[in-house]
Amino acid sequence: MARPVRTIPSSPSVSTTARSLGKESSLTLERGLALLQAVADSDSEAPTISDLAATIGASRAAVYRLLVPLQDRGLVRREGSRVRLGLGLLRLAAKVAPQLRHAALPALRQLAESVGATAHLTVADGDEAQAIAVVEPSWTTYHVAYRVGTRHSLRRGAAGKAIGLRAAEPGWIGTTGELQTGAHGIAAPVRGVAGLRASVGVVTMEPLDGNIVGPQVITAAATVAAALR
Amino acid sequence: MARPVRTIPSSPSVSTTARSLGKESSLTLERGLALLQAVADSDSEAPTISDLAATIGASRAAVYRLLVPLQDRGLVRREGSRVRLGLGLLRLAAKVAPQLRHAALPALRQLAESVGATAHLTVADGDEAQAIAVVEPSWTTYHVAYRVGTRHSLRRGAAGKAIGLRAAEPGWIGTTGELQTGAHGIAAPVRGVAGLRASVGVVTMEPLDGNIVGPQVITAAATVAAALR
DNA sequence: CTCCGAGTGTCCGTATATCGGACACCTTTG
DNA sequence: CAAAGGTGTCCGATATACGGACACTCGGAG
Repeated sequence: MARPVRTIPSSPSVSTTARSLGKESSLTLERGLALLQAVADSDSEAPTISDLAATIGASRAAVYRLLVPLQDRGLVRREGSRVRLGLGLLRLAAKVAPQLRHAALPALRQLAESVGATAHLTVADGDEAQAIAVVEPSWTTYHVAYRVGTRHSLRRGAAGKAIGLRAAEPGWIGTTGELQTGAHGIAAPVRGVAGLRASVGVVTMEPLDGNIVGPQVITAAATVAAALR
Repeated sequence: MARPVRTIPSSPSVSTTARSLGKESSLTLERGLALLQAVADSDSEAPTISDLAATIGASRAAVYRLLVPLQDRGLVRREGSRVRLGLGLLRLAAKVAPQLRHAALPALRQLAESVGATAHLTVADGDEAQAIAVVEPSWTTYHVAYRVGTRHSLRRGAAGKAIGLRAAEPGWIGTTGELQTGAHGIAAPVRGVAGLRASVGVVTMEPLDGNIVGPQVITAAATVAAALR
């Protein structure tokens, strides 16, 4: 099996300056991203270059250097002597939903097939909910068709209400006819993924037994959460 | 006044390695962002680390180093041996709209006051339009109230239709009652800002004379475009 | 069973890209 | 008009990032 001889680095590497970081990383990129974050975090106020230098703890000269690539890619924009977020971020963010889709599909497929109902992943955007991924069961005669991209209030429908569920409350919620007369929904929040307010659920044309389907939906939500961890 | 003596850099700087880039910049950050972009650009497929190294033209070791900060900030996420966009991007993108607002407000204020009508900036998100900034005139007895965050189809209303106007077509478009019975709108596209599909317009309760208001709206749209340049 | 190719992850010495202090300048404010 | 606070740029020193080389794993193909 080839033992890990490894040539023995003898001493824990004291080559030049004692490699402070255990994990090898990139300081410059780290600072660049800190800079971007600093610009984002300054809502309402007005972040000047000197401000930013102070915030990320680097020299002004460094900020100038770092701004160039950020500006070139439109992640940041200079407005006089102030720095603002740029539209490049929108372009990038637009591509995250499709990739999120891919990650969630397996769990949704599994849920759709086992319940025999259309399954969906819905994320919060502001105070609205948007369907990001939808999977229809393959073996049913009839099922509900549900379009990706659909939006509705966070306060309506199982998908929307589930997103608002606190940790103390039950793990799933069911509604009937809130978004569409005759439609029944059960959904559970996707928990434990930083920066994501979302839910996983199913929609049917006939009433669902929450005691059966509820746990399945919760499991699917947990699986999606794990995939995004 | 201190004349620009400048100490004369004598030769165009040939210190060590002929400073290839005229502008001082940050190669590492540039690569890091190229990496992020590369991840974003790989829709549907599956970008592996070696792929990414090839795409951005760097060694695999470099990609490993660069991934650390990107991953720490949630801009990127590792899925087995594949790399996907992370949810941190959504958090960042959420902060761009407010900052966009600030940039557009002066032009909208000017437009609202001069026309005496509620002015708005509307951006496209997918195939829907969303109101990002709204300014109501200060001197009118009545005016239309319009809520920031409102969404509607890109195919309806002056604000939506204007976004789709091609360069060959007229610079503004007017509609009546498409979003709200009794409401009249005139809007013009914001042109020449990369990554932004948006329009600027006004809404009133009485018919508007396009020959008068049209040019004003076009001017406002151009001003907004310039502010975002 | 073994070879091969294509992956990942990590180490190291080297050289290069980044660092930050210092400078020149410009506007605003007391 | 001096002081304060800003921007933008230069430079030599050195910390930082570079990429080749290594150790390893996995999955066919021969």
